[in-house]
Amino acid sequence: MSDFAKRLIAWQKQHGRHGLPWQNTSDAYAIYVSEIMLQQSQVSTVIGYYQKFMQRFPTLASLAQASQDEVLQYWSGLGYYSRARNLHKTAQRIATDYAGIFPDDFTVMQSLPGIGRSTAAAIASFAFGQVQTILDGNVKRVLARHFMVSGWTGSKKVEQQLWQLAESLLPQQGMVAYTQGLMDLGATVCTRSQPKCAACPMQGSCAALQANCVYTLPTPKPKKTIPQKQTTMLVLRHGEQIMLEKRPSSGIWGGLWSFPETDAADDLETLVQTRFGLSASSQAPLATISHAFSHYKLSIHVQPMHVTQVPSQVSEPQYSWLSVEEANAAGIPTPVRKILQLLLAEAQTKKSA
DNA sequence: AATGCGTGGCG
DNA sequence: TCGCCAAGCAT
Repeated sequence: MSDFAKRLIAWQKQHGRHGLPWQNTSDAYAIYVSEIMLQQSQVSTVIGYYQKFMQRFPTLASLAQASQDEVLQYWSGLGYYSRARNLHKTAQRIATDYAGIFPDDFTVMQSLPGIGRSTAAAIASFAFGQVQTILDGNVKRVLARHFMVSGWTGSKKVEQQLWQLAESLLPQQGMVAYTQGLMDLGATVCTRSQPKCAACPMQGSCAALQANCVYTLPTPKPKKTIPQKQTTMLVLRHGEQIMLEKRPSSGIWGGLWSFPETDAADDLETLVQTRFGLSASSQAPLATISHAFSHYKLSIHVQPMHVTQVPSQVSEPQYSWLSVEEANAAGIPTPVRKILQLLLAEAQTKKSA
């Protein structure tokens, strides 16, 4: 066993994390759900979502049988919603193609929607004790420092080096502690800022520490200017109800419920009449909400409209008239939730006036 | 292979 | 306030 692995395993057992909700189980499904939620999301954010999700969907079968709408309700606010859609799709595929048993084959796992090499390795090692390496942001940072690998770790070339390094370090025994240790070390010791090198089990062999360049590694991602976009969300109100529409299954907020959008500011009445067959009149703009994505910034102008007449016999499935409370319980993106809060606050103000 | 895909916390 | 990025994957 490599010295690296030996020290890491010993360190993990004594100083690593052991009480996270998805630890101390060998249920592949429970581990799988956690790994998907933890893709690009931090542990502290995931914990609450994970507990509610597992309470509602405790088994693979229960998830497979649920509607996509309900799965997205439980994912609402967590972001990267393709993870939820793929989670649901994979549960259904395992139910039909693999007799409901989570596959233990590393290659088969990677053929399932939403499971890539690193996630497959995490499941394979945690659930089945297999010798496969993960390579997430934590591991990239640990390896880039320990072996002084320069260059942005997201580039194909550097990433390939890191995969090879990670593989070369694998132990043949103790994979659960080893895999957890890789992540724990990056998350609690070899952190991006203010790493605790004095407490690191690898301080004797870390090349970056010896060369005094821990702070320059890993090489930061090349910057790009992110575009600023605008949209207007139409809050169509009829009595106590508002209208949401289901977004297309691909693209931003895919499959979630949201307010209808337009980029045209003028003649909203005609637009609403044409697009939805609704007679409505614009009210005073409610607010402008700033929302930052990873790849662009969005200013959302919130435009309430008073609907005087709703067609009696429309009920197309992509539209839904809901109370604010009902909307708040649906699979909605974060800015929509913020707008619903504004509407509730407005109603409260009116009540007390 | 570079880009699209969310959100929240932190310095 | 703002840039950075977190248990990545799909295309």
